Amino acid sequence: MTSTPPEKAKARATSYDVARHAGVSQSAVSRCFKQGASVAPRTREKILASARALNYYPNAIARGLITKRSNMVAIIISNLTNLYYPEVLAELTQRLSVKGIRVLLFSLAAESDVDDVLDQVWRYRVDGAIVAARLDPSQLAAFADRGVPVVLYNRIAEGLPAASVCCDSISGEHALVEGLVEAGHQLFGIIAGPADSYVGEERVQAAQMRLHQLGREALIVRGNYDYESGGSGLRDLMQMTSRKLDALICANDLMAIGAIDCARINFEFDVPQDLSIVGFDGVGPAKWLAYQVTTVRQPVRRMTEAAVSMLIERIEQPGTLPEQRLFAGELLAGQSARLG
Amino acid sequence: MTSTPPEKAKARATSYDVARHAGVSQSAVSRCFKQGASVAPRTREKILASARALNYYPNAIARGLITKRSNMVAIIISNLTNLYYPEVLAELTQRLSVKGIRVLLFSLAAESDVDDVLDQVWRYRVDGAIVAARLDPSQLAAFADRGVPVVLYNRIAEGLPAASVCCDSISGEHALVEGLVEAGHQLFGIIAGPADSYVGEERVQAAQMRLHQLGREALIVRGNYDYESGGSGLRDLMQMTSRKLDALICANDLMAIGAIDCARINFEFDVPQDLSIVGFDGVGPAKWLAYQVTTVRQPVRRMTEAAVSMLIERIEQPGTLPEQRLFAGELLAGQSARLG
DNA sequence: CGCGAAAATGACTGCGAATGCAAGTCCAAA
DNA sequence: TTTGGACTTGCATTCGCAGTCATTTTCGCG
Repeated sequence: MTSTPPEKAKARATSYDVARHAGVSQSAVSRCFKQGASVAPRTREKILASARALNYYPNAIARGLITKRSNMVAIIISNLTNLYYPEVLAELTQRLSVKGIRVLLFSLAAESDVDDVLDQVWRYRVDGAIVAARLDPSQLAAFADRGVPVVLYNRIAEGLPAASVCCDSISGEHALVEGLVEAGHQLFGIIAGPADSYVGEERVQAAQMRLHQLGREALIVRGNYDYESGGSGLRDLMQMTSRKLDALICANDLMAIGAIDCARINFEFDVPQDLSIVGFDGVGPAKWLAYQVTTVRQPVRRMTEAAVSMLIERIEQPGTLPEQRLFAGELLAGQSARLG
Repeated sequence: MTSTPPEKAKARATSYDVARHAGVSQSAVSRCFKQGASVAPRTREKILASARALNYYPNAIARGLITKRSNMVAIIISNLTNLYYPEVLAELTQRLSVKGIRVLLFSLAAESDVDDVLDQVWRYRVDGAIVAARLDPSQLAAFADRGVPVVLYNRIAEGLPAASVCCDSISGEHALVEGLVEAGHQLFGIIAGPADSYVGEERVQAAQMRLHQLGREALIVRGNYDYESGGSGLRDLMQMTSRKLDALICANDLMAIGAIDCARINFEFDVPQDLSIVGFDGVGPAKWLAYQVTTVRQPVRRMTEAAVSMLIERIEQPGTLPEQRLFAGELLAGQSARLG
């Protein structure tokens, strides 16, 4: 007949239940689960024992309501099927987890579907967001209005300033182009990414500009970042000219891989003797023996680390100014291209 | 000097703010955002206008506190770098999103690191969980104790019954083995998955059993589900015997791909003439021209659809009994193996 | 025009934990 | 023993919204 029958508690224990069980006040229980709060060691132990006995876990929802910190961060990612993003997502999730932050995941079917999810982002009162998708100025402004810090990942803000982490596409593409030109390639093909991809456009423009500066021609077609786009892009490029394509610059590794396969298998080219093909990202498959794609590897670990720390800084110090961090990629000279 | 100066509201609007602005009670505002509540059309419009004006979004945290439904589901996934899981994750997220459910993502470094995250799962009061990681009986019991429905993905419960969705490894492997045997292969190698992978063990056992029944020998080594394991596994197998390995059965596609590359490039084998190699999963790269892996494709769309609907059913009707749904895989006869 | 049922609305309380404040406890030094 | 200060502890309130209940309004129909 005591207050704590050992039956299975159907409803989950609250801090009051623990308090009663331990013979203290609810405040004491609360403080027990709060970093650096003032609780006597004896009391703390007693409370923790009761908590264990009752299977008590503080309700993060209730805590969030009063502290106005949900300890959740939204991660908004355009297409998880991109090979590159799963790696990024895993890194981000683990780094945030270490910092005691939970991830509310929003995955978009298309790069520009952000509006559909923002509504939910606002409702869940996330403390911040890491966005690897296209944000237009009004969407960015919405984050600012609500005081929700954002860090853009491999995107930059259009119009407004915003915190962002990027891999330096420009110097990366320049390095690739220079290597290819030095090796004597003359006629270049470029397979771009989809029009709404920021990095894709940047990479292609960087390549085009450098090629132009170095006096080389380039044909260009648009792809969709997937394997198939590599092959179809190559085919399209070859139909655009009667001359011999020397080198192929793809906006990402996956298209480069598709192009390599198509070149070797459908066209029976020797890659890189007949055609040099380069990519961008440095995803896992790019290193596979069959490909060994010459590419620029994004420093994912450093980039995710930066994204997380920038976000946390802005959560803790709301005033922090926008900052863009640009990381150099590492040129991986593989076997898919002849470089000078 | 009215009650709503058009300045930027620093603190986010609450239902009270909207109520005041619209000249109604807070209850009315609340009802406006609740499906099928009784609100007069005129009132609703007025309130929605005020909500828009004040940039009001209902606080899902506060709602969750009172309704005891967070509308969040935990997805616990072991290793996102596995190629197979990103696809699953994207599917799950989008299906849940359509149902108005948010995803709290927990990604594990290793299959058996679940304990580290369960604590957080309890705290966030998720309505349910989809788990693609190893759960031991006590962990499963913890879910049951707390009344949190779980659906296991490609895992089955050890000890206790639990809802689960799986791809039928056994019939899939049997089909592969039978095809290989019919084609006349004699000496088989098997590259298993890591010991803590449920499906990996199941696949390997199924293959072994069928091989045994059909009177074929099999050598076996253990891999780690990654590309490198394919090559090293093949090398190890070849060192285990002086005879000629006919066929190689890999517990997943990624290892099959690694093995194909190693066989072709390092050993200069003709795959499949010299050596047949099969995988399992049907991930994207398995279809690439360079590989065209003979494999069993998991019906990911149907499996994720099932996982989501089973979970929702159990969230809405807590009593629902455990159920195991087993989906047949589709044999994809590629170019990496000679089948009978 | 009036009556009753149905619809719409508002006052109020409680979900579970955090926290400012005041009161209480303990120990060391005077 | 007294006193001051450093810790501990409990009380009461608050966060934003949902849902109950009582009240008011609306509307159909006799």
